[in-house]
Amino acid sequence: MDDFLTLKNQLCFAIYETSSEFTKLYTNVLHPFGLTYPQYLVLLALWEKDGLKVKELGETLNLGTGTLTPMISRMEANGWVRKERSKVDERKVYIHLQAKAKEEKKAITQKISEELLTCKIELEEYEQLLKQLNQLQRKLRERK
Amino acid sequence: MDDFLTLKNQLCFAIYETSSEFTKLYTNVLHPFGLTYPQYLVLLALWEKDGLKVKELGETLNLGTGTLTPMISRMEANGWVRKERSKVDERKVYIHLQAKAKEEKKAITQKISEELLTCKIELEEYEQLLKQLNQLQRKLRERK
DNA sequence: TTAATATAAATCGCATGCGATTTAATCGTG
DNA sequence: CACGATTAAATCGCATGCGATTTATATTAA
Repeated sequence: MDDFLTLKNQLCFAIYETSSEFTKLYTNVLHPFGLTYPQYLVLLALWEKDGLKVKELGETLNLGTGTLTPMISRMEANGWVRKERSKVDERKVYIHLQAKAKEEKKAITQKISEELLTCKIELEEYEQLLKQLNQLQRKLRERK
Repeated sequence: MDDFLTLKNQLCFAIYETSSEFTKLYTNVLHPFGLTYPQYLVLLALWEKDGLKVKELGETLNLGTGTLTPMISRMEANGWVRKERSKVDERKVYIHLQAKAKEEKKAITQKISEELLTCKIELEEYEQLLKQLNQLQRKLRERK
């Protein structure tokens, strides 16, 4: 059972697949709200701390401007966020939640947790995975 | 510590991030070979069983033809695989490895495992994560 | 003070990933 | 046989994701 070339024994593939499954689950819930999964992650970040700069949002989500700038534009067009270029330093752009994003927060997170409940994930399982994944991430980043 | 709305406490985000880190690591290694990470997954599947149909490859990798068809075309253009439409049933298309994919197998997998070694992931950690992720995947799929 | 650097965001090109539709071929049932 | 249903792949449109470059602004050092 030490066949490390088998697809089903690849940790990278297990994570790739699980990530894809999560995306599908979240997409199911978010689609009626007119949100994508990455856009929901942006909202999660802003619900936690509104008015982040594009750069900070990028650091929080591990995304570059090549991904964020167009995504934020779409979210602005859909009324979720608002961009505001700093008067003091015009290189900086702050992203603020719009009223819609604050109003819908409860409904969105409610639907998400309902859907997650149907998966019957044990708290212990959840926390252990979270811990192990963070440890793995650290190792992936800190190599070299 | 029961703040389930915090980005860093989201299992979905931990998986999303870890998947992205893995992709970066693999991309580092694969880029010199002219391969992307999803293309490498296709090779992994075909090294295990050559001559899969597009449909079977899709089932193996959880990908639809909207993703696979253009990707396979690129891999064909780059000399990794070959498409062969079945004579018996012209709806079916078999994907075969080309010589290059067989010849480079050892070099590619060698480089990948070297890179993974630098992460110092314990065997126990690896196997436990694999098991837990498979269990989680089952739960995500089997809800409803 | 200004010229070189550095920083922040935007832009560009390319490769996924996916839902939905289309096209082509085969199957199944009357 | 024949025609509607099914199946397999291709195609389409849209939204990421990312490396690389460009643009605009601010900082710094001579």
